[in-house]
Amino acid sequence: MLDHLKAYLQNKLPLTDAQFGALGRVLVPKELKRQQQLVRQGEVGRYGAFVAQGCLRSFVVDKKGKEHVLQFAPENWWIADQYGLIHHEPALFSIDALEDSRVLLFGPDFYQQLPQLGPPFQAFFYELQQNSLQAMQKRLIATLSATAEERYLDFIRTYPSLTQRLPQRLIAAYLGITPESLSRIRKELAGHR
Amino acid sequence: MLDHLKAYLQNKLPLTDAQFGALGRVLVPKELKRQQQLVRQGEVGRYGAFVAQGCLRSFVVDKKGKEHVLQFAPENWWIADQYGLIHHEPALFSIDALEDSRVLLFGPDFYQQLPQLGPPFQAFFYELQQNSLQAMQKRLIATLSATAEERYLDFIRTYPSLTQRLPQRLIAAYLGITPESLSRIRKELAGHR
DNA sequence: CTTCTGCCTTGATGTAGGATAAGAAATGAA
DNA sequence: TTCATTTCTTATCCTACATCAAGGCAGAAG
Repeated sequence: MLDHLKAYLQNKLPLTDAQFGALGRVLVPKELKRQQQLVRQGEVGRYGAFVAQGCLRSFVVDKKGKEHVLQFAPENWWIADQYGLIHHEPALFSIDALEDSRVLLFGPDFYQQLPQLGPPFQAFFYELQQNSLQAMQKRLIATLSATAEERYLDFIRTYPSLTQRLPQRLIAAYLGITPESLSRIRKELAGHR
Repeated sequence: MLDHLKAYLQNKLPLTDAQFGALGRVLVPKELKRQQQLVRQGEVGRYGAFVAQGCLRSFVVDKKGKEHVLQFAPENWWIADQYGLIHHEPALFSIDALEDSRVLLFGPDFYQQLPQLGPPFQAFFYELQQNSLQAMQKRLIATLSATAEERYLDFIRTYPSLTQRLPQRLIAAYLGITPESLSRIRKELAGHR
């Protein structure tokens, strides 16, 4: 699992064996069964994860019991409630596995170690976070200004592989609509071709 | 204007005079008139800003011509299209002044300088970004799961001073509803007391 | 003072997507 | 295979909010 991470990082930044070893020492490999929960909304979460295989998601359950997906994390994605993790505060959302998965876990200490792993690594994480922020901004804009159909088309374009891989109810929960609505949209789109 | 920044940073992190001097050298003081635009959506933006006085906002205009506010930045807030700035890509959103304001501008080079300003300063910016991300996440969740009224009440609770200070049409553009709807919500709430 | 020009309000009507219900199809377990 | 469970679809009705249209009111400019 660590070699998976190594392969992933190889293209992105140059790490010496020593540095990679240090990184390996703060990451804990773990296998997750489908449905298994890693972080529970409202509880103080202890882990974030790098996904080597499978797929996780972060999501919230609102007062009406509806699920809303914040992020999907297939292979080579990082997923965590960073804020809660670092500040030891109750997690804003839950994280669970959508498929049997193999992940590398990290705890709050991970962020303390970051500086010791060298400036390039730090910059890499800064950038990761920046990308998350931009993605969130784009999504908020889309949610505020586009129709459900437009957002769905956008999702397909942006994550074609996930479109195949995930059940529609999860995509609906990501788009912020009901499965019924998504079904109607798909029917409508199918008719137009 | 720099002394304003100094006062603001004082509580947050210990900076030597030398470090602060270096920081001062990458920041350009600027006065903005109300309505003046700092970054234009779609163009490659050259600046972000620390607001010493007044209030800015970031916003997008969608295809139907509707404005959506992403962020308000009153005194002591930072505002920028970080991603576009660093990557020299067209800005996702515009930034303009809602009141006559005094700001400290920074360019893409600012992020290059960060490491030289020392680890605590770097950590400070990492945290700023983290807070932005969390705020965005919360807002996305709210937009997906709460009614307009709930979001308005939340806004009042979170930003009481802005509620006074900003015209309602801007708050509506932030909440993702029309000014008409906000007016109706306020009427409804007023009736209940 | 008067005339503009934004901003806010109110009312009438429209609509995207929700809620509910029920059946079909797929998946999985025994 | 058969039975059960979950997922997807379709139809009907409903609601939160948008759109359109008009009028009121306050501050700015003449």
